[in-house]
Amino acid sequence: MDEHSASPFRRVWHVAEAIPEGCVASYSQVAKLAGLNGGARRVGGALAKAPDRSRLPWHRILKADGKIALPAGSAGRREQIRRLEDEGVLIENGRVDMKKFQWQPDMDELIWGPLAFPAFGDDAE
DNA sequence: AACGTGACGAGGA
DNA sequence: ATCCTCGCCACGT
Repeated sequence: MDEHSASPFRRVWHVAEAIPEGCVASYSQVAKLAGLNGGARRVGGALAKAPDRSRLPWHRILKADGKIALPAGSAGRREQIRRLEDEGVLIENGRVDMKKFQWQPDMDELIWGPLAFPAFGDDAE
């Protein structure tokens, strides 16, 4: 049904899909939009368990300070950096300037966007 | 049931 | 800027 009845994981995936290309969001930001207040730590787990990670823009989600959460040297981290650079997000020393790249949905998007009416922007329930 | 853990975050030293 | 401590909360032991 709608995202309120959907599982927390589904809601997280849905929010992730709403992050525009070339933009990033913080774990806490995604958690809040997904209705998981104080659940920033849950977001990572949800992304990792996504059925199709190749199609989910999990790479656009970073720590609040702009740092990449995945551990240095890990394959996932390299993949994330590659994906971000591919869409024009600048990364210096594993850090992204949130001032410039953080996604900030406007009112219209919050009220009328896919987050508000998932059935319109996604495979309708 | 207590305890440790983690793709987090804010605040203080 | 870096490190540490706590708060957070779902999960697995």
